[in-house]
Amino acid sequence: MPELPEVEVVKKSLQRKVVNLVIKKVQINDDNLRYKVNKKKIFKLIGKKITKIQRRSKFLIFETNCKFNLLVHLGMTGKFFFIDEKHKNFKTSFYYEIDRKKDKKHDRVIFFFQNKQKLIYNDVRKFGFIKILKDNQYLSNFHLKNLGPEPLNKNWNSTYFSKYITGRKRSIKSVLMDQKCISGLGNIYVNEILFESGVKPDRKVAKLKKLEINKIIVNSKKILRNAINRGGSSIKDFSSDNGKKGNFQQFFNVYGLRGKKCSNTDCNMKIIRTVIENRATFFCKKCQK
DNA sequence: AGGCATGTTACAGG
DNA sequence: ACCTGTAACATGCC
Repeated sequence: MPELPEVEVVKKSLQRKVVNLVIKKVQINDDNLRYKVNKKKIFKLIGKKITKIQRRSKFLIFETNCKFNLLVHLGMTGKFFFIDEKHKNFKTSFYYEIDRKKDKKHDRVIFFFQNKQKLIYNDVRKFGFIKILKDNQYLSNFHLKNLGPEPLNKNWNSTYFSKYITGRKRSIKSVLMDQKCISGLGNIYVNEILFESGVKPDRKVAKLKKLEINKIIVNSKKILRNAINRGGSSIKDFSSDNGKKGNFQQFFNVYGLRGKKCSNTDCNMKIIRTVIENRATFFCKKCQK
């Protein structure tokens, strides 16, 4: 899926496009997402205005001017397309036509606004979901309440992290992937962060040195910020804004690069691919200890 | 044909 | 009750 940077880019895009629009109609083409879409509840949004888009970890929250909010997770392949018929000749619609020809059939839920504007939730693999939350369920919702700190916040720091890992026996990779420890990282960025930090993905957290912990913290912030500034990474499925692509994937050092030469100057090792906890894991044998 | 894919979580076993 | 790792979900691409 989109990891934190991609979801952040989507959030910014949605904020520009759909805030202050009033929902006129909701069309559900396929309610069989990760969780069944509750039609009755979602129809309560008709006539309501979207007031704000928030992001927590990889979740998006659409706030409205009523007591119901929308909680969205993009899963692996969830995408939004904003269509504005009135401006069909503009660039956004151009991307729309090209990008969407082949996967219109994966449009799952469509929100209609005034003036023929619409927001489409498209999801090939249907691991994503759309749910209605009542105001007061906001923080108590089980998806959100156990999430660890946001990587870009100051509560993601070495004091917190050192404390979290004491007594744990897992590898650093699986801990960074664990949303209870830190929320928003996924397989791509964890691979990249560990390369940048010179730490082998299978290292046990109990054996990490203070310096390594610091590097992991600092590099996670640096890499996520860079990725956001580049519009996210567009491998296969991610596009933020009507098919618009980010380009951070050009800067990957290890992810997906099995067999390629390590990007560190004067290292001639080839990037290795292994599997940790069922996920593809890439690293340099020499540069990561 | 078979392996692979950006995520989450239910579940089993320790 | 806590910690950990595995499998499953649905679909398409190489």
